[in-house]
Amino acid sequence: MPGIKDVAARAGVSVATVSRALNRHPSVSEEARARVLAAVEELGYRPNAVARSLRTDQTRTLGLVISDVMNPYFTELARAVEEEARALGYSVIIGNADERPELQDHHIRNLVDRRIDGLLVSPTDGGTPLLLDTARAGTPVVFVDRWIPGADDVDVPVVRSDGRGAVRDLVAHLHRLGHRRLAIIAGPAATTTGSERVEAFREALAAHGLELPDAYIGQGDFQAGSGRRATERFLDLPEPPEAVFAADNLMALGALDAVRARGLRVPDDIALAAFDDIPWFVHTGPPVTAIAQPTGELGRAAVRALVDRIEGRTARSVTLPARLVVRRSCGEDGETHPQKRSDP
Amino acid sequence: MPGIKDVAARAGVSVATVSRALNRHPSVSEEARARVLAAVEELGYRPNAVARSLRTDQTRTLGLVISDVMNPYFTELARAVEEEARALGYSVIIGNADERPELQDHHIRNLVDRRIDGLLVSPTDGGTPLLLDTARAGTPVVFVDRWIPGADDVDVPVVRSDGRGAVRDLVAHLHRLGHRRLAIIAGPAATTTGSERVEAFREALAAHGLELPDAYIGQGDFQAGSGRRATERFLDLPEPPEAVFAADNLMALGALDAVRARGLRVPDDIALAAFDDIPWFVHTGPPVTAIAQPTGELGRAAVRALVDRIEGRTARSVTLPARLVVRRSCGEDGETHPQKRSDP
DNA sequence: CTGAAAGCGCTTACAG
DNA sequence: CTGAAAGCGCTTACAG
Repeated sequence: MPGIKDVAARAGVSVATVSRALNRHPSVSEEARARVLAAVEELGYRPNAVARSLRTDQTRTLGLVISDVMNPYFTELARAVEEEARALGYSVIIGNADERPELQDHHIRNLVDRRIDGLLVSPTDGGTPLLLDTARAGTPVVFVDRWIPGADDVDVPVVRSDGRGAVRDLVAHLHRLGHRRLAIIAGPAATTTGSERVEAFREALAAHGLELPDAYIGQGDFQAGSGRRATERFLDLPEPPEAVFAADNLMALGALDAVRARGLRVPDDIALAAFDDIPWFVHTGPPVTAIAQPTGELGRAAVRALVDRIEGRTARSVTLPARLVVRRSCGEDGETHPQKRSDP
Repeated sequence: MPGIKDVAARAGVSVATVSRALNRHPSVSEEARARVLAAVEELGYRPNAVARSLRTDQTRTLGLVISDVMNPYFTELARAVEEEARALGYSVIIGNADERPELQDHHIRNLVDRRIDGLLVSPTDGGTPLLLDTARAGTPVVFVDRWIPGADDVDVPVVRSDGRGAVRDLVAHLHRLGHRRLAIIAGPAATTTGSERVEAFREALAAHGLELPDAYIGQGDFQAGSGRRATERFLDLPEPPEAVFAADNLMALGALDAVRARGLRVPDDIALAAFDDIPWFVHTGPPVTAIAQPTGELGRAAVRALVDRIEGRTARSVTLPARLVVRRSCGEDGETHPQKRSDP
């Protein structure tokens, strides 16, 4: 692979001039520039980004650590992040923490070793001090979706969505359909999204004079298996809930499994709703009512905030509203125009 | 951030000794090693991977360029790739080509500029010479899933699955259920997976004395929209097919949409099967019969082949068989034990 | 406008 | 076993 010296030799100039010509430095004569460009073309020269990074102390690379790539919500987030980063001239390296704190740490360490310019993190449950230490040590960090409460002393903006309003809409929807015994499958209490969604749900219930008994709070971990188990426990209750709200899409899928495995039907035997809307919810039997986050916008806003921090501007936290998307999994609602039921 | 010089100073040794101690070079005294390790610990020193890469001419990074991250098949592939790479001491940077040749080129160029040690590619339709040029220029390249036919002159192993047997099983399954007019929604003819699947289907039909008329070959692009359009065209035919086989999971989803939009039902009105099995197919209404690739194994084998090439060993192409997973979207088959139909 | 030179933070022959 | 020194491929003050 040709280096800058080869180009310089071929163009008959110094490496300094080659570098300047390639970096659009103003003080390069038209002639020199032309000869450099020609030499670059002939040799098929490509600047070595590693060398440049070492010299300039910037890699134009962002790290993104998410808790589960296989979760369509995070996949979409990752995609939006990469697109916006690319538009701003950055690449992104994705680390999949798989909801495991050690793996999250592994990725953070790896990313920092590679001297990424900034870090986007959706922290897992039970994280270690490493993440905050990294932020404290000066690496620009932005939280997306989830965040760590103790982060007030370090400047880490949070880009997330507020589901409070949508949860209220959901509970109103369920209430209108006649459901009174409402349960939730929560995420890990240690994650912000885990605890927040339960609180929003509880408050929304209270507005209708409804309670959220402990037996109606299933403890999940954002994975399908936990949704299934929590639902089985609900169904075993002497008085099972009439509706189940899963705090993420995978647990909703697990719930669907559990209901089916008992030969029961959604929504006839039990209503189901999920936090996080994903394309597949249109195709499940029945289509699932969900709270949709503005995922793409979240990813883009997070990148913009991070790049602001990296490039020395001040970055603010961003909260975007989520919204309820009514489908058929809670029953037919007079408010909507349900599509024809086409499943057998 | 402390550098190697800081560690050397603190440990009272030269930077050479620090480097050796950290890289487990045998000729370092126990005492020196201990002092270095202590200094590293105290300072929280982390070697700069950028500097190391420049010096050693290896980044211990793999590039993975896939055609569509949002496709669960590729998401799973990417996940397996990252896991195996991590196990072998490599990181991976993912580039999402989004089925667009220019974007694929952008990523390849970016990855090469960053001096990744090797490249894993599932090439898009209508690629440019860049990819093969890159391989020719010496960057280790391995194709996964799809490949470029003209690659015989360059040493690019192909890791893929062979769906021929599974397609035969599928056609036998459809035939047994009484379906005779069978159609396919093909991928882009320019992709290997696009053309291969049609050929396998045609051959399997021939074995049952069945034809594959042109009107029963829908032209898709591996995206949901094209599956919907192709299916609409099938349904508009004077004699619509009794079964539709979509060459990937997204087009199958589009087909499902099209069927539902007409108020028809799967499998009663038309049978549906897909290439690529994904977790969601269990939850669609009805669950979709699919050909499952050993996706994880494919990703891991591809990484092993690439790392073999990188580390100077010879790498061979790998072909793994796919298999048919019967669910309910083609009708009930006496051979299987269909689960209770739990949808309304 | 241009070039010689220093330096980014490491690794590694070379000499001792 | 250890250190001084060269060098990876760039960028960028500095001097002209």
